Amino acid sequence: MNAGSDQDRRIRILLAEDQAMIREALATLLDLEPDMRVVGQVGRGDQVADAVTALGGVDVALLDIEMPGLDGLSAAAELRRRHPETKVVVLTTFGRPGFLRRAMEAGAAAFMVKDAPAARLAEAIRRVLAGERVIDPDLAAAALADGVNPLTGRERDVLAASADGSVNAEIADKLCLSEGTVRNYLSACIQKTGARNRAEAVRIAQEKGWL
Amino acid sequence: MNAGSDQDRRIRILLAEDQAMIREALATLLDLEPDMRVVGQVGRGDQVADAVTALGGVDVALLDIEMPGLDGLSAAAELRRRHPETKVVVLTTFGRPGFLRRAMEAGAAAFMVKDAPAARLAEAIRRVLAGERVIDPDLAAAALADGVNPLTGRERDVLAASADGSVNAEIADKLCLSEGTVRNYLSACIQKTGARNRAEAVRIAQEKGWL
DNA sequence: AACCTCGTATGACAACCGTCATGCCCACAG
DNA sequence: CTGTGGGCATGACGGTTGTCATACGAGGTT
Repeated sequence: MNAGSDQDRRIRILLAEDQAMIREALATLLDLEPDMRVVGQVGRGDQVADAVTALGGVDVALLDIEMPGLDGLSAAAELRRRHPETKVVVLTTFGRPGFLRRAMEAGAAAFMVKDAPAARLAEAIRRVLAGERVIDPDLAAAALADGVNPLTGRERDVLAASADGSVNAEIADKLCLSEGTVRNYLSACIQKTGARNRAEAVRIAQEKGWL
Repeated sequence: MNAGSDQDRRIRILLAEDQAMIREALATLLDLEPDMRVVGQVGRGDQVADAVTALGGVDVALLDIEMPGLDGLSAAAELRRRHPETKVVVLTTFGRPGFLRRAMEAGAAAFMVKDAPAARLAEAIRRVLAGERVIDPDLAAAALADGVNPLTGRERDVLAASADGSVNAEIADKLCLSEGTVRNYLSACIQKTGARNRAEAVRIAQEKGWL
């Protein structure tokens, strides 16, 4: 198993992805590259930074966004604090402009979507190690075109709390607000997203990665 | 590429999955098994049956549920009609009881969730070829416990049409119904799901795989 | 100091939504 | 041939939601 022994010069990779089958398949794929080696795998975002510490550092952390415990973007931010030398590649199912923006803010060096060809993944890892940043041009354009998240912090809170179908009274309760205030915030969210009701506002905000 | 030549006895597999990176990674994984060979890959549900025809038949079709064009469950049903000898393995991100139920109705021989260990996939394929059915026991129990979909066909239509945040008038328009009828159906959906409004009804129905 | 944005709140009004009773037609099972 | 269940419709009622005007304090900018 430890073929390269103490002189192994391959790129050391930590893989974080919650779906075991996908995680193992990606690990197999990367291990087939002659210059790469997956030295650790985790299935939760909150295990990322600890795993890097336990491994004595890695060259690249490949992080899925959709993970239990801590999402990949927050995990990237934590990693940046605790292991600033580690390069972060964010991998996601959904190419949402807001996700790209947040990934960049969290210090990610690359942003990949899962429907890109597999060969691009290894390529991105090599380019990141060479100091480049790797971002899908279409996605970058979309992120710029969409502009910044127009929702204020509190508006996001209220909209997110409404996403599961809670009624005003419950949202007010959860966030310790008056019911009228909840209505005001939701009204603002609806106008800013251009929606016609809270449900559509939730959908639009999620599509753009604003929640 | 054609290592086994005309005497190849390996299991011939068609892989249908929309995310190219995942699809290629799974293909790599399965091709590493000495007795398996991925002979075709497609990224859309509506290409499944045609691909099997073009390949002159396959032993196993591995179908993701979440696909553009035609979802994996409908693709499985089409495959059953056009190539009844092909074994179908359904693979999905979401282990929803309703999905399992529909997969079985569509004639699937196995139902796998993507967070199972990768080794189980190859194992499932071999067992399916041996004539077994392979289903996660937890999921089977959940499917039985949940009972059948209580929504009538039209109730499903209306609830599905409301999922994107459309208002009653739009739903009525889309389905050529009166606005009052839309309200009646949605009211029924809300009661049958035990929800407090349409948004929650949509969430619950989706969780159970009723849409 | 004047101004802006954000968070919070209230009250009023109109529009929309959820419920219920009731009716009709059609198909299918008993 | 008489229930029973699904599909469709109307009307009425009360509750929820969306909008708007207005207000106040805290924090930051000009």
